[in-house]
Amino acid sequence: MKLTEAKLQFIASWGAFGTHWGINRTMAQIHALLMVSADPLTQDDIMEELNISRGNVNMNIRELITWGLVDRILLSGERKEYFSAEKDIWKVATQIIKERKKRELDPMLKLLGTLENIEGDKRDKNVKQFVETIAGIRKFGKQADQMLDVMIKAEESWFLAGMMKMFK
Amino acid sequence: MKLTEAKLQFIASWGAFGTHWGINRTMAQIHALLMVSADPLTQDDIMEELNISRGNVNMNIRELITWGLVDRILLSGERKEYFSAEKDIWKVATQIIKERKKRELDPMLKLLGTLENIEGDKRDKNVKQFVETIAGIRKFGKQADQMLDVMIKAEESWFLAGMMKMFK
DNA sequence: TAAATATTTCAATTTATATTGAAAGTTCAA
DNA sequence: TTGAACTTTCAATATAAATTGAAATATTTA
Repeated sequence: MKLTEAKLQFIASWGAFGTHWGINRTMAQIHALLMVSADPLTQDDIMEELNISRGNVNMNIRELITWGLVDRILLSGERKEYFSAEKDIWKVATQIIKERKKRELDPMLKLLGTLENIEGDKRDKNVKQFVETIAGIRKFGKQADQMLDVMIKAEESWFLAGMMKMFK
Repeated sequence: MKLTEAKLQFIASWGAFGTHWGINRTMAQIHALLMVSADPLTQDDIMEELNISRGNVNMNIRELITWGLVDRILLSGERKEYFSAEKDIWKVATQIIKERKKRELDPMLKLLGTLENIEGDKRDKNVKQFVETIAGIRKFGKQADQMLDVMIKAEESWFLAGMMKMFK
């Protein structure tokens, strides 16, 4: 397989992958393109490679930047902005984890905390089931939260080395 | 807060949560409803509680069943089918992990394996970057894959206990 | 400052996804 | 069998999300 074809395939499947994770297809495709590009690209480069409009590129690039996955790069002597993606997949993963934790897990845990304290007779099986379910999810969520915190802070090597040793 | 209100809030946010994870809102809501219900429910119960159509309930329930998150229950002497959700959140999580691994991670790893072997001069920086990126993602994916396998098999207690001890 | 170049915005449109509801299919008791 | 109770299907419809592209805004350089 040639580079051009492989690149297209990678971009396409990274895009499809993204849609299963609440990330829109184009955003994931731009990310994929930038990850496999040795040099930074301009908006026009991206438009051309992916056949999408300027506005679309602009919006999704900005989103990638707020996710901390893409950097704006200014080359001296150049008028245009260039964009480049973080290529260390561990950094990519921890960045995504950090953001999603903040946006999704933390608020959910907060809500579960309030829901656990409902009024009502604990002998009512529906009250009992509700409280138990919420408590169970909350406990699980807290543990995941802690685990992810460690992961975010951990260095790639020792974390995985330790992890894998533990499970062998 | 009363049970009824808390239930509605939980269902609503579990639904919203689901949409960030590639699960459709209604499916997540039905799942939430069943998780907090002490007794199994019928399709009609679900229709009424969530104000959705029969067809919608039926399709999403079936999907939940194929995900292994909901069971069909037949009560003797009753004509109707009842549905009940797994309430142990660890089982829910491992079930979801198992399914998504099969559907998403495994195929992606397979693809990455083929993409790594592209033709072309390794001194070309674009070829080099492509191969490196793909290899990096693949390595990461394989490690995640192993970790998830362990998690799927692990019992709640020892896994988390060991995990947390390790990180303290 | 003007005008050339580049970026951002956003209403309109397209595309993708979810939902409905009525008809068809199934099951089961009488 | 029959028909009432229940489940499934799926074309039509409604809703939500992504995309376009041209106009507005911003930035640079001559």
